[in-house]
Amino acid sequence: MPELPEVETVRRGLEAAMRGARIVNVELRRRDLRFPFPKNFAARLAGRKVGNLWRRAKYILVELDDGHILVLHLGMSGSFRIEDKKQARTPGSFYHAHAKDIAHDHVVFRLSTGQRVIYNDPRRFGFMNIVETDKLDADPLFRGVGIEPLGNELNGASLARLFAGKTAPLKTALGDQRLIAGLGNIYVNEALHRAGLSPRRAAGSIARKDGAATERAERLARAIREVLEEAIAAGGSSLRDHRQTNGELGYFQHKFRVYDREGQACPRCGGIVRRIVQAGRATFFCGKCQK
DNA sequence: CCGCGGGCCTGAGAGC
DNA sequence: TGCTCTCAGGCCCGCG
Repeated sequence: MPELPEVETVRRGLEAAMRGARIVNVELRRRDLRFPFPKNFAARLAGRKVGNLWRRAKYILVELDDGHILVLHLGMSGSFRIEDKKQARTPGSFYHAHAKDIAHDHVVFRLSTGQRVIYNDPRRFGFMNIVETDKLDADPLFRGVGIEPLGNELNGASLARLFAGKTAPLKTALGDQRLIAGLGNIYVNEALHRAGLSPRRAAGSIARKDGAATERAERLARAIREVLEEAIAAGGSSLRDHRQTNGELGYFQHKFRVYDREGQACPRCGGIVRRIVQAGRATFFCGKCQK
């Protein structure tokens, strides 16, 4: 499901339900997702009060009142939904409409508010962990994660510095989590189109020889920020699995200009959107106006 | 170090 | 209808 806008949408939904609440208990319906749950996972969460919720890259961070952080990753198909028992029994509710999917409800957090926060993940590429708050940045999960694309660190200059000298295609470099955290296949394609840059161009070609920013780097930085902000405002993109925590769909997928639009007209120049494969992933772009 | 391909899972959709 | 094949928003690992 998730790239940065979808994860951010989920974070906001979880924050509304969890912040200030206490975790009464946690039911694990499997011993693993992508990885085994850490030892005593449920017991370590029971009784904890939830503080702030943050996002780093595509991870959701849940602050606990014992100096630890619950780390959540949605993988490709993870989602959370929040419900109380009344909702669960209401015909027409998300729970009812997708009853067959409850086979993939793997974790249930019961909160002091009476609500339940349920993690569903058919493909089980997601995972959860508990780390010490003080050691978060040093944790293997976060050591070496790149800059936040919505923070102040992303601009033409930083983009040029990160990409200078790289021979990898621009598309591949943009999706490299060690450089920029949180961009995935959809928004990389969309940002490149908005910036009018070819995904096949060498990443280093948006930097000057001395590593300074070119006009292309400035354009790309603006495009990344713009597409992410618009997508978050739209509640993310709903392709297969993504829903907001209240069960509602995001609708940014209707705003895609190239992603999954092979053979259709480029909304900017009328050229035909092409599909190629780079580093094993589909790339969509307009060969006419992306240079 | 760098870039690429394969693998992890299940389900949806296309094509026959 | 049902089978088979391909592909999917992420990420890790190993290879050359």
